[in-house]
Amino acid sequence: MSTPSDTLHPAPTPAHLRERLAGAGLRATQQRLLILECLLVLPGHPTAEQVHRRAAEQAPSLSLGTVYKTLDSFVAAGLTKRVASAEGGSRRFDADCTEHHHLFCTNTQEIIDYCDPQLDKLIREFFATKGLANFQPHSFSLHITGDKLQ
Amino acid sequence: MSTPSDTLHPAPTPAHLRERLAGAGLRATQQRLLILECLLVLPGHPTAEQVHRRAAEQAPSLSLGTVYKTLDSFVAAGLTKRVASAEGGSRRFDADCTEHHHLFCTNTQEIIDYCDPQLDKLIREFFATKGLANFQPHSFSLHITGDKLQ
DNA sequence: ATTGCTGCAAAGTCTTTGCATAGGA
DNA sequence: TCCTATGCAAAGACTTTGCAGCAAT
Repeated sequence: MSTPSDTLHPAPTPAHLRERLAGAGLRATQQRLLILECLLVLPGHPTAEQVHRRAAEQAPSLSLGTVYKTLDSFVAAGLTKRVASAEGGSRRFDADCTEHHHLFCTNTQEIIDYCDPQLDKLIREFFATKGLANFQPHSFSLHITGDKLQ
Repeated sequence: MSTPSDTLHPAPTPAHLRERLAGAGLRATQQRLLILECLLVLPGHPTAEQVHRRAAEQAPSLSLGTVYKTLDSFVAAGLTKRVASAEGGSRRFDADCTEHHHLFCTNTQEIIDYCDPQLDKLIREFFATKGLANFQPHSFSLHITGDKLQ
């Protein structure tokens, strides 16, 4: 299992943040640097509101509208993904754009990342062999619903 | 692949609808019978709005609020599921509560059902062997993103 | 100097709620 | 009859938009 999703992730360096924005072709504004940092640091796939709450600690003038616009531009640039969820509420974002799967905890509503190259291989091979009628698959994401233990 | 999702499904009989509601412990009101029928008949996992639009053809006085309340009670009773989607927009519903997977078409935004017992078996066996740290899985749903051909 | 981003506030979309009335068991 | 579901309309939650001023390249 990848990074645990109930603790803060290690803070990325400013240089790393700039690099990531540049790589996506986005201007490195103060707000974007901060928002990206919050997104990387916050556990459990945060909402725009949660990103704003945390970012506003350092930049109280940052508006929620800007957070929405910024997250949208991150998604458009492929820097961030939106997380699929059957529950209502706000949309949630994921700074990890590598292909991975999600564990949905029925009790806590957490969405936990799950990486497993072996599983990826199994799925890709299954569809390579079997194929899909009239459909060209690009990516696979397994949603595993259940309960976190302990 | 299961029932195609771009054409109407065959209409269920009134008796079948009553039975389904009774099985879920829900009163068989005119509105519920109609809403359930629309849900079963409409392709591609409709929104509350779409269910209302279709149902209102037969019962113009049916309100959108009632459709929302009814769909919520269907979900609570296990008669219907909400569909997970990373796209924004309205929540979408699925009358098929058996375990199955979804194809997400990037172009048309359609969500197409995909059933494959062989795939189910493959996934279940993978996790039976491998296990998940601190997590008890209940169900698996594979999200396949890609493009519908032709 | 340009170009695009930000902040603000207003508007928009989707969903929920409260309550009086109607309808099913 | 009793109790829940419905319809209506208002409120609520979440998100988007327009525009003037500002910051990054």
